[in-house]
Amino acid sequence: MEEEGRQIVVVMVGAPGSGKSTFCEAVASSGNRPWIRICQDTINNGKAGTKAQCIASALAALKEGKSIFIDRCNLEREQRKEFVKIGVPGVDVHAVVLDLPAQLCISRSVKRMGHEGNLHGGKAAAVVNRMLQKKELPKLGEGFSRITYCCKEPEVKDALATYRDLGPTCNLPQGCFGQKKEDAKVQLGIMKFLKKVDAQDGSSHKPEIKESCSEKNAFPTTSAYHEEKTTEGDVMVRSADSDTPILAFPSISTADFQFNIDKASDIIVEIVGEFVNKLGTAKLCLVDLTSGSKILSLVAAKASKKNIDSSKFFTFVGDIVHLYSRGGLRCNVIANAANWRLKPGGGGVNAAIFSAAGPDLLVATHERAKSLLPGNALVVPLQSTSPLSSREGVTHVIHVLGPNMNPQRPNCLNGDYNEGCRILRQAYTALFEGFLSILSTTKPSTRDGEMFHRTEHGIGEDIGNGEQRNKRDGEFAAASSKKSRGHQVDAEYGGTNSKPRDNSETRQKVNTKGRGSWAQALHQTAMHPERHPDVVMEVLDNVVVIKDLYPKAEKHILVLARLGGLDSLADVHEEHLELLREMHSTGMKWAEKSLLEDSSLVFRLGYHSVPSMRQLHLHVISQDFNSPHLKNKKHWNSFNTAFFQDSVDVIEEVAKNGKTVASCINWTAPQRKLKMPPVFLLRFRRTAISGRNSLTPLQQLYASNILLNYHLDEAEGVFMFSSRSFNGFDQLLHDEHLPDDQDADSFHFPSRL
DNA sequence: GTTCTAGAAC
DNA sequence: GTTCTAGAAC
Repeated sequence: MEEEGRQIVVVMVGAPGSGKSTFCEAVASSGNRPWIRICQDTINNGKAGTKAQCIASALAALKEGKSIFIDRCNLEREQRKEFVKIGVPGVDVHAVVLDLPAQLCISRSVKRMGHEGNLHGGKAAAVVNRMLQKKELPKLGEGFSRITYCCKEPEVKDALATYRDLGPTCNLPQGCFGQKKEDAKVQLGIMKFLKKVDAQDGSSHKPEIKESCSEKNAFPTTSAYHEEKTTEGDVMVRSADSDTPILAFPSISTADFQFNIDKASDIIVEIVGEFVNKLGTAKLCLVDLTSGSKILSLVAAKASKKNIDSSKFFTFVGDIVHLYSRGGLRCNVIANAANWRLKPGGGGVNAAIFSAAGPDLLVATHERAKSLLPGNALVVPLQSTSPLSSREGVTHVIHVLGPNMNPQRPNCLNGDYNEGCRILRQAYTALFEGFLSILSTTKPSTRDGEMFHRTEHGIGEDIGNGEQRNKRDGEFAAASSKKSRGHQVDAEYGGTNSKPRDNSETRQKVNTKGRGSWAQALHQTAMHPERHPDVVMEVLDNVVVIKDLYPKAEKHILVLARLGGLDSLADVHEEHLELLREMHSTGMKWAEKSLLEDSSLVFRLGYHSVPSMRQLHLHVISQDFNSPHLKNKKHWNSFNTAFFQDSVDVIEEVAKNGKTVASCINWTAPQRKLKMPPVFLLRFRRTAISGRNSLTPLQQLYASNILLNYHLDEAEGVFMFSSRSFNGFDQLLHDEHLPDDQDADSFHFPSRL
């Protein structure tokens, strides 16, 4: 035991709303030690002050023998640096990290209107979002003697108790406590959107680059598709990843079924050789998870020797269920090394694909077949709501069953490689034929496989969901648009105040506002959720939760109001307040559910000012915007300008004014926002910038009218800008175009917006 | 909401 | 030649 307890400086780390102040106050009020809470938001006579004031105040308190809480966000290492320096011999510097999933939910933090930091509504959402994207969790190496990570509520309680109970003569053990989570992601989705997948910051998910054998054989084995061709990589990805149908397939039977790898590689190359000229613009890609994969190098070598066109067939190191999201390779079709029962499980590719595709794949598979014989393949279209579809762009899974050489598994061939090879050939043939059949059904007008462009969406919607879609279209067409035309004239739907729950067939048909049947889809789902089991996630009395059919981010769901006559915010009045609150809390519940799976997500809940589809719906959307469906300026702006109205703001507004602004302003005003230059936020690596001349390229961009407006955020390393055109900013993503923050103060462009 | 197309703009 | 936009169709 030491002679007496040392003073402590506790640097709190957490986003606004994470509970830092509550934590500090609870400990300080215990009185077990003389604590003082230093809060930058209030240090200046109750108003926000500076970091310097905090430090001065901390030093003074230390002299008085007090222990200190530094109550500010401190999310970045740079921001913490000076507080760590306060530590002198006899003073410990600790960090307490409040990293709770629920706190990452922006709408919760902005709900607290009385917060000292004066964060407000949608602006707060942007600030919190920005902060979290820059989050760097503290490490002992920064100079902390103790770090406590709290990812869950009980952990916060424990940490609180630890500090509260700490008497003046006690010390806490040094080291890291609690579980540390990954640092926040950069805006990967934006990078991908701008086709700069490699701009991500060293993601641990990214597979290693496999080069050894491919270089030798001049045959491409890649892990990130854009790296295949270096000089004109951008162009390659652009045309290849969205327009070219690619079948990604694992090596069949060589893993679990223990088929001889040398023989298997011969067969792969042989059958690929037979099909490679029938592919048109499509491509085949052999995928394996491990970079040291023997099968990949064997196949690559043999394919090269056989002069198989390497632009038509290549190998790829990566996870077959994350080819696009982690490797930048978009494959619209993937093959599954299935089991004969066509069921999930068994580990390996089969388990991974069923798990990644979601339960619908099993249903869709078993609708078509209950089992599969060795040497056969089964094409199964994926629902566009499947994560494999929305995240990876996969439209079809082809199940294949190869021969079994593993005595541990049923129906083993007992080393009969004559039969084994025959079945394996048959399996690959069936697989590639299945792929060709998908290609040929994509565009019924073309049979020769020459022009299968636009498959990214074409297959998914036109073929993949053919049945569903026809069913649904028919339904909508019959239920609303066709009949409604007859009724429209005399219906006189005036969009007046609330109407009773509208379940009558006639009313629904009337309320079309002249839009096509597609615009009725949400309304139909809200009124008859039981007819749409493929998208409906939850049905309550007043709201229905559904998946967004074209998610614009990793997580994107809609909470629909079930009340009739409520098409958009324009129809919302005071009597709908309770409904708005229920929609909000339901959305929050689902956001929190997602946060349990991936706590690095950040959510916003809000409404579009002028929605395209009828029926009031709340978007619950994660802020990564990582989705193949986010394609243009309108998509971006609809979630990143004032066109998107935060749910909390809407509720507040309706409570105050009895209606929303949207209900009284000219509807073109919000729509104009969709056409605004998109505003982006970028992190950049400070080390990549050199010298004062680094601004010149920016000035050039400005002069050439590409750059409209930009500024550096108060925190270092963040750059906000807007562009005249959506794609013009590719150029900016190169580090050398971004300014060093030291130069930024003296550098201001006039705003043109 | 999405896709496709033509024509304008670069 | 490519990119962007608006409009039509669904």
